[in-house]
Amino acid sequence: MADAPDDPSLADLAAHLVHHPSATMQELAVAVGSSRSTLHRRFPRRDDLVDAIASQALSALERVWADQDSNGWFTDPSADAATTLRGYVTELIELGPQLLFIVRASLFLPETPPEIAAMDAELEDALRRGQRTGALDPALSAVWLAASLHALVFTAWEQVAAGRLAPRDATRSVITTWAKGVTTPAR
Amino acid sequence: MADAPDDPSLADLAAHLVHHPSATMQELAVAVGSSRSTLHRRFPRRDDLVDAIASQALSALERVWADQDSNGWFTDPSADAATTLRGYVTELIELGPQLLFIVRASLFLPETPPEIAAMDAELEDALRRGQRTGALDPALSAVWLAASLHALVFTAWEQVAAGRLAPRDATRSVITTWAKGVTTPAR
DNA sequence: ACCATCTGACACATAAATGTCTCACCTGCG
DNA sequence: CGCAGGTGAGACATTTATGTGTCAGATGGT
Repeated sequence: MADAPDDPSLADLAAHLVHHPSATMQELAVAVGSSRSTLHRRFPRRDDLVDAIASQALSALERVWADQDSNGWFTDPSADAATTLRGYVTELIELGPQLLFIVRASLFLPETPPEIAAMDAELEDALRRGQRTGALDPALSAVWLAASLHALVFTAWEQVAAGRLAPRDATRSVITTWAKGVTTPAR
Repeated sequence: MADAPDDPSLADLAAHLVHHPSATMQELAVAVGSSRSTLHRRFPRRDDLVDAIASQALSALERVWADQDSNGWFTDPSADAATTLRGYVTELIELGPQLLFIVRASLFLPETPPEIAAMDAELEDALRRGQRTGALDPALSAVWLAASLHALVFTAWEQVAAGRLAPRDATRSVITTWAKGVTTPAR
């Protein structure tokens, strides 16, 4: 299992593969401090490795989504968007490379997993409810609201990974930018 | 040249390569309605093709940046961020796959072109000026301001390309989300 | 009608990556 | 100490992709 000594970490493999989709098995092995023999012993084919990474990333994302009470989002008309989504954003950012792997799944997988489509649909439904309660701007599409939120989350993670954004500032930057925008309110 | 009959379009090649970084020369040829023979005749090596795409994308991006008067951005204290950046955002979105190619350059090129770093630095300088004039939120870093703006631009383009966002709504969605956020102002 | 030029299919040589297997060595446990 | 189990280096076979060249056919210009 992943916690076996010297067992190549799927998360580390994901991290490397996301930035180097064409990396060879040899390069992947080196990147995770292992050997090609060990990788092949664990994953007889390169596709087996990619599938394993995708499965683990998908499970992680499903756990994050299951943690949210998205059916309850924006049912209280006074609910504040920033407060409502802060936990979700924080947990997404903490997924790190696995999140990016799912987002860039089209680079690795022939089909986008239906579970992803289902979660996206649920998120969009919740955001539409927010638009109806007046918490979210009804002039923007729910598809855009969801896509823009995820875009900012992914960018925050990339900035953190590159050392250009402090981890403790990540959630605040995403939430502030998405909810309030980056301009200062007119006086 | 690129306008010769049946000449494989670098923009089309870029569009395919961005979503399929590991595509073979054969797959690329099919994707642009040509043949592997013709591709090899134009680009003796795969790296020649990638370099040509990168060069053209970089030129396109430099033209967009040259079009902006970024040194003049936010020098007028009353300048509105949305108005200031609308042209830039519109032109970026119109770059389409070439923009995405530059953004995902790390997938294809060994080094990020210094021209890109220079443009990013100029953009960040302009955004810091906006923070000093009070137009932009000083609690967020200029690096984040630039990264978040580009993230929304890229996402808008992806949504347009996927048919999930009307082209005419792209600039407005980006500008509104980035400048004002997606929540409706408190009454 | 002829010719120059280009394309795409195909064959072939070369290079690169994958997949399989062996073996010496290391580690941890009894 | 001996043994079971795992690792990593390396060799080798296979597969895949690249790179090169040829040729029939198409196209456009004269």
